[in-house]
Parts: sequence; structure tokens; C-alpha cells
Amino acid sequence: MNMIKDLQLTDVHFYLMDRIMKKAKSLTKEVFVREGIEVTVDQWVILKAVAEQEGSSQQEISGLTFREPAAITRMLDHLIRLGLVTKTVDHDDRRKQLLFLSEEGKKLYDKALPIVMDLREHALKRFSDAERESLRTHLKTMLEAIHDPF
Amino acid sequence: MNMIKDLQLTDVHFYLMDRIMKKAKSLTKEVFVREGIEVTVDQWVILKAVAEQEGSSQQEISGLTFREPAAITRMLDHLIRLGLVTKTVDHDDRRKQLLFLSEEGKKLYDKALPIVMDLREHALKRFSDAERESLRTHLKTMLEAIHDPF
DNA sequence: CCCTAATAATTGATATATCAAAAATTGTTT
DNA sequence: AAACAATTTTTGATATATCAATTATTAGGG
Repeated sequence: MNMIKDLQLTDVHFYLMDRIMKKAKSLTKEVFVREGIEVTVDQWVILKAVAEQEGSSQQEISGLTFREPAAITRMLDHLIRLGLVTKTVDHDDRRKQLLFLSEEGKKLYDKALPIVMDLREHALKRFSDAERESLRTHLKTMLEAIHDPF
Repeated sequence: MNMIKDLQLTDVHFYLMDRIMKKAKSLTKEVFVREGIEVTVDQWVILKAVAEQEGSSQQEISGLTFREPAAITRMLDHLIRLGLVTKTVDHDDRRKQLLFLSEEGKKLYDKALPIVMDLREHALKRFSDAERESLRTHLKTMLEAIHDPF
């Protein structure tokens, strides 16, 4: 007999994460505007992925950021139009497009990264190192469990 | 001196939550399709909020789900077109629109709720009750911290 | 009571998400 | 090498997100 309770919304883990992610996103956006960093938070995520692995294909960026290839194509359209990223056909496999930061992109990256790190720290400021690790472990466990067959 | 490390992506709490939320959403979508539940996950969230507080205004649903009023307006357009929700002008304040589930909406709710509860359980199946509570507490702490002035 | 404030919902512009189908380029197999 | 299969990216259709501006209604102060 399977008796699972329907919790109050505010006690559902997914609901709490949803709120945390939404607030993190809006706060980041706010700080970016204040600091004159002219990309959306989503664009920042792609830019950071490209920065961490320059020369990646779009598929690799897709895997790194958990966004669909189709979404990557369109976000890159924007980033390229903004002059932050460049795209070059891979000569070893001309189906692939290799991605690099432009000089502008590097400048923006260097400016935004410390701010993003401060924001992470802000969200975790009430946690000891042990608690951070414990939370991380729990999240990883949950991530694995949710990938199991349902 | 403020020395914060730039973590590996896979160790960033936000990144883990992002993955969990994306996977939860796609799994829910998959199960909804399999079970013949013909709403998107986002529509489900709104439907559930209406179900929990029938007679709410759109603003109340907005507050409950952390979505912009503008987003609520559009999602309700869909839900009404699908015949799952009804909207009535509040006679005490004709600016307001009060929301109710239709009969169809109630049927869908009753069908989907146990599935959603099973999915929650699936994600937490490796956790003891104490661990669930600990994770919940940590998430709530993080949510409070992130709301502090930055 | 009238005029202005505030509030509730909507709409328009833009950005992002999914899925499915197409296009371009390999690779594999006979 | 030709044909078919697989891979990479793009594009189209649809759903959702934000913000700013607009509309409709109510509330408050002279």
C-alpha cells in the first residue's frame, strides 16, 4: 500500500529549487545591468561554457549546458551578433562549427566571472564548508536517482 | 582578502539544481504523454495552483507560482482554450478575474496528481526521512540567503 | 464629486525552450 | 564508388519568460 502525501507546495523540494533558481536568475540579471554587463543570464551561461572549452563544437556546448542543440544555435546567433563569440567551420569535419570567444567576449568574461562567483557565495553565505558539501552530495544523489528508470 | 574559487561546473550548486529541474521537467513531460495527460508541465503547475486555491485572482496565482502576471495571462489563455479552467470577473472588484477548474480540469487534476507525487517520490527514493528534511532545510536556508541584499 | 493614485490584467517586443523535420556532411557496406 | 545510415547544425511551429506600456477599474484627497 503506497501512501504518499501531497505536500504543501512550500515543502516540495522541486518547488524550493524552482524559487531559488528564479531568484538567482533575477538577481544576476539585476547585478549585470547595474555593472553594465550587457548579456542576459542565459547568454552568460553559454559564454562561460565556450570560455571553459574554447574550440568546442555546438554539440559539446549543448552537452555542457543541458540545452538542446537547436537552442544553442539560436543563442549563438545572438552572441555572434553581439560580437562576443566567433564560429568557424571545423576543417576536419565540416559539419561542425567550432566556437571561440572574441576579444570583446574575453573582456566581458573577465568582468562578469568575479561577480558570478560573488553571487554564488552570497547564496551560500550561511553554510559552513561541511554543509555546502552535504548539500552538494544530496543534490548529486537526487540527480542520479531521477535518472533511474521510473 | 576575498579568495573565492571558480568551481568546476559540476560542483556548482546552481548547476546541479538546473540539471535536476530540467530532468524533472522532461521526465514529467514524458510520463504525461505516456499517460495521455494532455497538458505541458508548465500548464500543470498553473492548474495545480488553481486547484489548490479555487476562486483566486490571477495575481494570487502569480504569487503562488512565481511567474509574472503577464505569463499567467497567457498560460490561462491556453488552459481556457483547452477547457480546463474558467475565468469570471469578480463582482466586488471588476478588475479581478477569478479562476476555477472546469469539470474537465478536475478530471485531469485527479488523474495527474498521483503521478506527480510518484515522480517526487522517485527523485527522493534514496533519501531517508531525516535526509529529506535536511535537504529541505538547506534549500530553505539558501532561499532566504539569496533574498538578502547583495 | 472630480481628479489623480494605485491596482489588475492585457498586450507588444524580445529571448529562450521544446520537438520534429530538413540540410549538409560524413561513414559504412557491399 | 553508390547507396544508405548516422551525425551536426539549422529551421519552423509552438510554448513560455521578461519588461515596459496600455487599458480598465477602483480608491483617496481636496
